Amino acid sequence: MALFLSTFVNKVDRKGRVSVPATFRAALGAQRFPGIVAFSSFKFPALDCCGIDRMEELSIRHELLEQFSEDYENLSALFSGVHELPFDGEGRIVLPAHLAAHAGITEQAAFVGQGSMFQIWEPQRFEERRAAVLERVRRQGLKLPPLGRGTQ
Amino acid sequence: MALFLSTFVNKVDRKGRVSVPATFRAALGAQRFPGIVAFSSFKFPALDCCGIDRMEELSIRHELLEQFSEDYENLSALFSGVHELPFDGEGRIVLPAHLAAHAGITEQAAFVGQGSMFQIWEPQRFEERRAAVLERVRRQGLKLPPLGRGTQ
DNA sequence: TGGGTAATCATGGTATATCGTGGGTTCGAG
DNA sequence: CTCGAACCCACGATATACCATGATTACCCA
Repeated sequence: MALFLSTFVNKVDRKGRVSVPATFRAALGAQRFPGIVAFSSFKFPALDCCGIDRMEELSIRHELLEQFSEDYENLSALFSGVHELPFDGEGRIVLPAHLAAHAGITEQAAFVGQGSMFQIWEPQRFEERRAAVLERVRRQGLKLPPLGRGTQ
Repeated sequence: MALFLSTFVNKVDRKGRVSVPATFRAALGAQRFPGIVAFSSFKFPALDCCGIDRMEELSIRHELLEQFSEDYENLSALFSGVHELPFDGEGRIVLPAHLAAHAGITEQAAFVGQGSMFQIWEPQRFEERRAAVLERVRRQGLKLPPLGRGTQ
């Protein structure tokens, strides 16, 4: 199981290429598709990312849903917005202009571990977001579901 | 396992030809019939598409249904509306006039990944549809009943 | 423990191949 | 004989593969 931790800021070159942190590449392991899968976050100015494995799993679940249901269509919309970003020989990806725009990324990209997935942010925006969340945690504390009966 | 992701807009030339995105062709792999299978969507002004494999699988399931039942007849109706669209040497298909009309396609065609299948839309119409679904997702959140992917 | 060495990783540039697109031509059907 | 559809060939743009370099890190040995 892939586990993405920590945050790494890398440079985006003039061709839109950016190195995926080596530890993230290692976490992805050897999958059918050598690269990452990315889509605009519905909630943040950021990109949600994972390996193709997760998409295949999602596709299977998708087919189990009732056709024409809202959940089914929502997931269909997700598939249509997903981008497959292959690694080049050096472990870099090319950020499509549309995705970079959604995240406001120009010079640098922050790779943010999120456990089973990771996100890509514009570093400055992420820092602000992070500070805000930390503040909330300080006020409210951190609640965790008990172990043993998954979070599903 | 075929997995169709992302959205690609290609041009329809004056002969009615349009390139199927290379990644989709790759996802189809080498099947008995080199091309795609398309039929008018029941719900949208779009075309539902897949490889011949899926139709064969559907046919098997068709046989398992009780003959003369409504479900059986519904599926029969689907088969009768299916078009086999072979690739030319460059990976293009010719959109039959009737199908193009149903989707309102003239100049351009949007190939929309839907996981195990894909759709073909008139780009402008798809954009509107996409915006509507996205809005709904933002309001309601994305529920994946069986899987539950995090906080999104 | 400290220095030296080797490996890994991020980054930059160039060359090549792929892909989408357009047009011509031949074959077959009516 | 005529029309339409499928096949073949050509081309430009773009994205991908390949190669090179500097810097940092990890490792090893003294």
